[in-house]
Amino acid sequence: MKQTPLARSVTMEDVARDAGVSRALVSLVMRESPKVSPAKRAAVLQSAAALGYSPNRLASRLASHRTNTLGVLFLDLHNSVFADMYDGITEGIAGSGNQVMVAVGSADPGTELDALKNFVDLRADGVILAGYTGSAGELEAALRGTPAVVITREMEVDGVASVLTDDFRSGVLAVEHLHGLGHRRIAHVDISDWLPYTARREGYLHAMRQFGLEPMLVHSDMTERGGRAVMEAFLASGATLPTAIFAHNDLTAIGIMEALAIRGLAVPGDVAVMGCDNIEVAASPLIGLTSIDQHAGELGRVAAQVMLDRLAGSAGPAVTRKLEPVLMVRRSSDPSAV
Amino acid sequence: MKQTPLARSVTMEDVARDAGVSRALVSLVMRESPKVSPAKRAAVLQSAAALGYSPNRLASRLASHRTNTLGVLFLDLHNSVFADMYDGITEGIAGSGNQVMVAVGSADPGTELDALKNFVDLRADGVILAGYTGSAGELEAALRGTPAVVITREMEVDGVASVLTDDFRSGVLAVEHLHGLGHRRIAHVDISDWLPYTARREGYLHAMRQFGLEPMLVHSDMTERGGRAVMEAFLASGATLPTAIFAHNDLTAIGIMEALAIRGLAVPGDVAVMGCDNIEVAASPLIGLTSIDQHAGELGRVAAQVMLDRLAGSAGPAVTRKLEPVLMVRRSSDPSAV
DNA sequence: ATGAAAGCGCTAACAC
DNA sequence: GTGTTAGCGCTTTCAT
Repeated sequence: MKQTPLARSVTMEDVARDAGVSRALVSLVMRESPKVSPAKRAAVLQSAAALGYSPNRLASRLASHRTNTLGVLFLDLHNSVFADMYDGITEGIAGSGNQVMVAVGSADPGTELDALKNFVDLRADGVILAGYTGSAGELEAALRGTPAVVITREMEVDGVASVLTDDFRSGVLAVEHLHGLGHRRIAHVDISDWLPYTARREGYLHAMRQFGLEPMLVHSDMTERGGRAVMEAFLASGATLPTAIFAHNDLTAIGIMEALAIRGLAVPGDVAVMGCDNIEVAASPLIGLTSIDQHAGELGRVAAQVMLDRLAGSAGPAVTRKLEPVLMVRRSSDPSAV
Repeated sequence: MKQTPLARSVTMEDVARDAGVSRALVSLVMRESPKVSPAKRAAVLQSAAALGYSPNRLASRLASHRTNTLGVLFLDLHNSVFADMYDGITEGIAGSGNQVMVAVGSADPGTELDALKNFVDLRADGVILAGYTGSAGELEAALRGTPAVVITREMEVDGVASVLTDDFRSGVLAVEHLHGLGHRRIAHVDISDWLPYTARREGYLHAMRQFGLEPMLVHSDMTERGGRAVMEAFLASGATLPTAIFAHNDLTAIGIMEALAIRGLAVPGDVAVMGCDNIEVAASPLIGLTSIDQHAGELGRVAAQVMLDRLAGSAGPAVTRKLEPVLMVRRSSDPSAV
């Protein structure tokens, strides 16, 4: 019974013949068209089931010129902030008749662009990029006119909308919070220079300047492991510790807390720590990490909405939606916090 | 210059005309065929770039009858064990010329099957299911012969391979560990009855029986929130606490630890806790959760390998690869652990 | 090495 | 309602 793999599959033609109708009619039935007689519909469905027919969506998409599919590209599956965004996106497109296909960029310049091009080559109706790290030029070239919305970053590209939380403001909020707690030696662990996400750092620098404080910057890579490594190196260096550290994101902050914990240093007693994103684990009573809520779920929802509006033509050019970050105070900076 | 969206895109025909060659030749150039003269190749590439040509992969896949694409379905993006599997899968297919397209099932019976059918309808060469929760029958029907490998579960379906860690053994390991630590009142927080993942529970029950201990079972839903809710409810009930709890997975275990922490109960002092999966955060010094390593990355790698072998035809029927779980002792069960 | 012709499996008018 | 006729944009023999 077992056919050799890739044996010619059952086509609409086969179903049509079996049901004694035309191919077009089968097509209508498959697309649940209302203008098909119940009798014929039943016959077609019956034949399709009997023959084990599986519609070839490559063919239907090619012929119909639309895919009803949104490509969604994530930077990193290990950061749950993207899981939150995913949830928001699916909520946002629910009931729109669209579906998503997701890919992961992995912060690798090549992988990211390949995935993006793949979406375009597969003719996704639109693309949502959650954490794009490439350049505006590459993005524009890869898109070739495909509508796109970038989450967490402001892009000055034609036809590309941006949905993000005010990162500069987040940096300011962080410093204001720590300064208000009495800290003066406030360090910032940010990310590699080549990455385009610099606004949090800018905000930090701006606020430090405002307060007349000396900035302390260290680079890391947005991961837990990276944050931990950076803090371990710092501790090993014997340099004077800051009294507070603001990390680029929660993962990094957690890594920092780990390094401190291993060294037997108290948080916030010896060093206060805070992150940014407000991922699920930051709120855990076991961690209690002060953070800045980026509203990841909402970002996803809004991004989806912006995309749908754009596809419906009811949107002008290059929208930018910016949400207000919200400080979430927890034990890692303030012992009196819940 | 800007065309209206969805304007007829540049086709191979256009490029061919512009370059003064045949469509077939352009096709060869696009597929990097060696048998094209350098001159013509340059001309084609030049025209393609000038016209902003973007190959339509729907068409090429339709015509060539292969997609070189593996569909990967994940149960839950919030559980980082799937991120680990994803990494393993990409490692596994690296260099094979294949790519992945991912979808998320969300433990919803419908969503999961839709995503799966979509892979099939899009003619993925194969499908990898990480955390499939549906029935064998539905799986077989949806696949329609598409090769598949299921991770974390043993499936008795024709043409479907299984790659998993011995869950029964994991359950036994957990009980043995806790029993060895002197615990006798050992509870197990497992998952909903309708879910197909019962082997860990079976292992737990078996081992409890072996030791002549009374099993204590509570259902939850595999999430942190769920574990926390269940534990809070239990605490509120005033029932006598077990001295140790083995949770179905790490997320659940962490939720349990949170509920205990909020209640001011010490882990493992008042209650020892352990999970299963050994996700990244379990190993964090901030959490120190005893767990059972499922080798998620390895599972992904092996699954990819099995899939590739299958596609290359070098594999027999229905392989099952089962890995040995490994106990990772940490503070949540043993204070003397690192 | 290159071109011509015949599909791939479906949808989209347009007739009837 | 249902069938007919053209494609969609590409890959594939098969010539040359």
